[in-house]
Amino acid sequence: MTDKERIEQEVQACVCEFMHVHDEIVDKVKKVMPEEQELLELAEFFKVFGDSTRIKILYALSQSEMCVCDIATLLQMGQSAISHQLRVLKQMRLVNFRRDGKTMFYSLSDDHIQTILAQGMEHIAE
Amino acid sequence: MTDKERIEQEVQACVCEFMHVHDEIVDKVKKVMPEEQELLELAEFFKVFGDSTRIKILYALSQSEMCVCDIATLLQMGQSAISHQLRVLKQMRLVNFRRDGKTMFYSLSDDHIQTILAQGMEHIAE
DNA sequence: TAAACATATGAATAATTGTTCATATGATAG
DNA sequence: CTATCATATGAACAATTATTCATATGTTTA
Repeated sequence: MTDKERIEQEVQACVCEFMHVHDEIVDKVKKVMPEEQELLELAEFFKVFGDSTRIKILYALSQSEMCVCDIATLLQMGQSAISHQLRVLKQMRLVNFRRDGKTMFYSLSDDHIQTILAQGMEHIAE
Repeated sequence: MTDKERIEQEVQACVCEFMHVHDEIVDKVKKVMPEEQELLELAEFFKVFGDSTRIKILYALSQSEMCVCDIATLLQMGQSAISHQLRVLKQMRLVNFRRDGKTMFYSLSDDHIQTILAQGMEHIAE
C-alpha cells in the first residue's frame, strides 16, 4: 500500500474533516471498550439515578423499607407519580418489594445502590 | 389534643386520601433526608451518566487522555456532538482538560467516576 | 358478595434534552 | 497578517420523559 493510499484510508475512517487523530490512542482505547450493548445498558442504569424524585425514593429506601403511601407522604407527591417511578426502579432491579395485605413494601435491592449514592454525594461535596 | 384532632391533622399531612401511613417510619426517614438542594444536585450529577454518548466518553477517558477529534473518531460521531457533551461533563466537573496548541486534551477529573462506573457495571452484570 | 382502599396503569400534556447544521473563536504555521 | 485547523457554541428539531387525571386491579373486611 502506498503512503497516499494509507493516508486516504485514514482520512476516510476519520470523522473529522482532516487527519490529526492520534491513532495509537484511539486504537488502544477501541480495543478495551466494552461492547455497545453493555454501554447502552450502563447508561440506562444510570438514567434511573438522574431524576430527583427517584433519587429521593432511593435515598429514603436506603433508610427503611416503605410503602407507596409512605413515600408519597414523605415527598409530598401524588401516589400515582410515586407508583410510576417505583415501576422504573423495579424494572432496573434497584428495588425489591413484598406484599403485606393491601400494602406493598419497597426496599433497596442491593448495596451497589448505596455505594453509588455515597460516591455521588462525595463528588458533589468536594 | 384529642384523638379526633390528631387524626385530622395526620390526614391533612397525608398526600394519600386516607390515613394508613406509617408515621414512625416517615418521621424517622424525614429526619435523615438530606436537604432538597443536595438531592437535586445529586440527580443532576447522575443525569450526566444517563446518556450512552457520555458514558462512552467517560469510559474512553478512563483509559487514556484524548482530544475531541480522537473521541469523535472512536465513537464515530460528529465533532460538534462530542464537544457539546464534553461541555456537560466539564460543567459537572467530571473531566479536566488541558490545551496543547490547537488541541484540547480531556481526562477524567477524579476516581469517584471510575468507582461509579465500576459499580454500575457490576450491577448490570449480575 | 359488596364496599373500602392501596397500588398500578394508560393516555395526555408539558418540559427537557441530544444531535445536526452553520458559524464563531482561538491557536499555529507560513 | 492570513490561511488553516481544532474546538466551541447558538439555534432548531426530534425524541424522550415526568407528572397528572381517570380508571383498573387486587386485597381485605363487613
